Amino acid sequence: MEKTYNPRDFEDRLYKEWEESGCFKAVRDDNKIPFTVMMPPPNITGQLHMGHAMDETMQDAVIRFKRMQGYCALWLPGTDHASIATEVKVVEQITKEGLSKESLGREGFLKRVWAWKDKYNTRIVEQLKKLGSSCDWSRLTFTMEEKCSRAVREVFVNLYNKGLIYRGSRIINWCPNCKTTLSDEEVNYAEEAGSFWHIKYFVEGDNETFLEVATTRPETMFGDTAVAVNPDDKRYKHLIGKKVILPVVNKSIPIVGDKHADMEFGTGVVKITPAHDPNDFEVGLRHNLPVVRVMNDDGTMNEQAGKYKGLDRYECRKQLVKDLKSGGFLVNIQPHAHNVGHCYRCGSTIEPLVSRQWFVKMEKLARPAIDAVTYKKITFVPERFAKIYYNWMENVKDWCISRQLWWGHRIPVWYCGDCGKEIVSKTDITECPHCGSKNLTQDEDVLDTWFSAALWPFSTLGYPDDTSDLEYFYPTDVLVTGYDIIFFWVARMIFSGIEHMRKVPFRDVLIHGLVRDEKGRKMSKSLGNGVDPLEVIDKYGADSLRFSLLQGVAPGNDTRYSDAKVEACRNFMNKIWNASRFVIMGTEGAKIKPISEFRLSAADKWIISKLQSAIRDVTLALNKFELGIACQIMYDFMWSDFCDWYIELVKPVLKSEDEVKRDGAASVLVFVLENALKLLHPFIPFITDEIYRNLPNTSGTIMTAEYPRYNAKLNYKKDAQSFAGIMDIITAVRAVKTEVNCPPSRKVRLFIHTDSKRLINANESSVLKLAGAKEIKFVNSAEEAGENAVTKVLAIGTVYIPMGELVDIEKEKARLSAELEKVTSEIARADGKLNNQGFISKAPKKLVDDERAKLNKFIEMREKILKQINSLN
RNA sequence: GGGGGCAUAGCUCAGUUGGUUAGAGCGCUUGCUUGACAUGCAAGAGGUCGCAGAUUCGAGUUCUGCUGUUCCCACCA
Repeated sequence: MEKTYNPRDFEDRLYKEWEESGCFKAVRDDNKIPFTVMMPPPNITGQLHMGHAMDETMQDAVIRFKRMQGYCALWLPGTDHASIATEVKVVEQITKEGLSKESLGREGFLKRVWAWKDKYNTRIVEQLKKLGSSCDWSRLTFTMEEKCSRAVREVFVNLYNKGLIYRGSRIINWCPNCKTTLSDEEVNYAEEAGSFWHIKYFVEGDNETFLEVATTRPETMFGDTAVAVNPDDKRYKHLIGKKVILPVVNKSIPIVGDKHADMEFGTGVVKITPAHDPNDFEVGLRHNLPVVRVMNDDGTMNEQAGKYKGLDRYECRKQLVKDLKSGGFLVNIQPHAHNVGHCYRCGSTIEPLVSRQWFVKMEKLARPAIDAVTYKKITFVPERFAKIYYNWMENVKDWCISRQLWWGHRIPVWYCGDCGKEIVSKTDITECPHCGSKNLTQDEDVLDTWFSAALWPFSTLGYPDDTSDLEYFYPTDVLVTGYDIIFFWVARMIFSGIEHMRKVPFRDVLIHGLVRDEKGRKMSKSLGNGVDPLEVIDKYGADSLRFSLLQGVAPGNDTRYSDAKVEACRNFMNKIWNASRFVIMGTEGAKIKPISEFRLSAADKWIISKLQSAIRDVTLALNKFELGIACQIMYDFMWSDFCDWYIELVKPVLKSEDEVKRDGAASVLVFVLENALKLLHPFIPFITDEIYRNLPNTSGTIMTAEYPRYNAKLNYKKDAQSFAGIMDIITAVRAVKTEVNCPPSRKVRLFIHTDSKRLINANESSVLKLAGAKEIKFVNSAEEAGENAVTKVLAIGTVYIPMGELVDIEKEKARLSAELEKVTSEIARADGKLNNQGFISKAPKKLVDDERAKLNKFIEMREKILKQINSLN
């Protein structure tokens, strides 16, 4: 093995080997239990960012864990065509070349998008591989490939036939820049400083009386078809039924009474513009008002705006306000902060308007989807996200699925030019089934990108065919994704899975947070604070990045990325690397045999017990998807227990003359390291496999090795506990040396008053080595240790360390007094507890016993410390 | 308007059925060319776990209220 950890030497090589060996592939095996994870398909809009890196790492960790446990583990990868997002990108690209969608035409434009897709799809796959993702590449799926398109059509037609998809004129969100509708979820609201324009609407035939209307969007005035007041409003009640004259336009519109008008808000008078406001649309329905659209698709005014026709909506507003003012209609302008909707892709201000679109009827689909979570067929991790899900699902409105875009699944509906009927079909048609006409035109629009994404858990496995894969791998086991797409995607997969497969799409939903920058800001292009995972991998290796994205992260919580964190993880990799080098080199020539063939030392039993705890706790944590905790356990075990203690303890043994002892130590070293590597493999697959291959008596890849199982027989609790006493001695001696400024290299003599002579004798060489001592003598009193000895009172006994001229009596007294104080306060605490009748009678017996033992120990220690202080006086 | 999250060491964060003397990384102090590793080793300093109550034998952990901060949903024109 190389002297320093250099991930570039082996990461790519190992990945290639894994891929070629076929161990990523999941093939139905009825002797195994399936475990399925569907990768949330990254958008082909660009390359992967840190958020993806975390998402993929979590999935990879889970799938590798399950694979090692013997499940038939399928992690199915894919990419998403991301209809609007990609289209925006490609339009940007062609605009730079002086081209446009129109100039290229539908075919030409789509050709450009496919080229884009090829480029980014390839890049994304490369990135996933660099990260170490163990997905089944033979199943790589793109949401616009034939397999998915077939599923989309099947679902569309089925929903249509059930009456759950319909076409209707309703208020939708319109992006004037992308020139398409958006679903409610695709609109982001942000508070903006706007204005309230107060405008006089004169009552017809009365030049004195007017209603003062307050509006934030005066330019929609041309579409006003009524003015509403609250029917209970004493100020205006008498005017209901009369008419007002629309200023500038000079059109007569009715005054209606409607509870929508809030008496407390503004002037209490609302202009009603059914074509451009969702609430007004409802009012319009109630009062049978005409719907007048005043804007074109690009946000300019149409012929309804009269002389303002052709102006951009905001330019029109400016001029109109000027005219209202000069006409004497404008009362005043008040500043008003209000929320304005923006397109989630291009940021343009959304225009609500009436349009004829395709919708999915949500009411019937939502109910079973709510039940699935209520009755725990699906569990959110952490649980709190179920609440967010309920809230959305219980208030969901019909889903607008048609988009005026070209990139996406085209709506499978044809309109007959002759009989006028609409035909919905799973396959392309050229002839009207009703009248035989060939005069057919397919709906121009495509489907919302989330429509196909909603089918992902089963479209990828062959739906609508009854495939063997579907039967075996569906429902999937866990979906890993961020909280930002619960509505867009998770919710829609749930109702889709239930509706079309009659089974929930997954059993657990593991939700993670966002990866933010060092300052806690969202990583974004505009801020320029994004960090490219590939660059980090190049610098530190994939394992370091992976570990940094998992360690210390709690499910559902945001986390910060920082180079410092990755560096710390790289140091951990380096630690693992070097410890392994030591094990491999240090055990060369030794006979590595099963540990059961040796008489284990106290240190051996201690580390083996620690390993058992790690196995138990890590497995438990992973089963609960607590990846951060699992990583922390392994970090501590590997660094503190294995490296700092066990390796150091075992060094003298490896140098021993006793061959059996040497072989024993070597075997334990290899045994513990091998198990630790297996436990670490799901998180840091590269380094663990590279080392595993260099260990004695291993073959093949660690990837397919069996995951360690907890073995209670190897958990030597008592031995481990008593060995902790040895560690106490070592720590105490080191501390004393530091306190009295004794160079660590200076060997000291130890006088120990203890009942555990055998234990200490058995571990003498370790104590001498690690404490930096030259001899151990057992004594029965402080006097035997001579003068100028520093005293450490420990649970295992009292240690006297002669320090000669280095000892400052006053300092030693102060030190002992400090220790006395500490022990005294502990005694007070334990005493208080044990004097509490409630504690004695209600707390578990074990706890009470432990507390009593602790108290006795502290009392004993206090006696010894007191005695020592007295002897110094 | 409704609902969450977070508030623990100087900084970034863990702490999941309530139960050892509350932890880690980074930073800080002191000392170490200890034969795997200075990307390291050893010893330390540093916390009234946001505030006020409640439940309990026992609360960082449960409940209520409050303060600060942040996010999501709704969108009164």
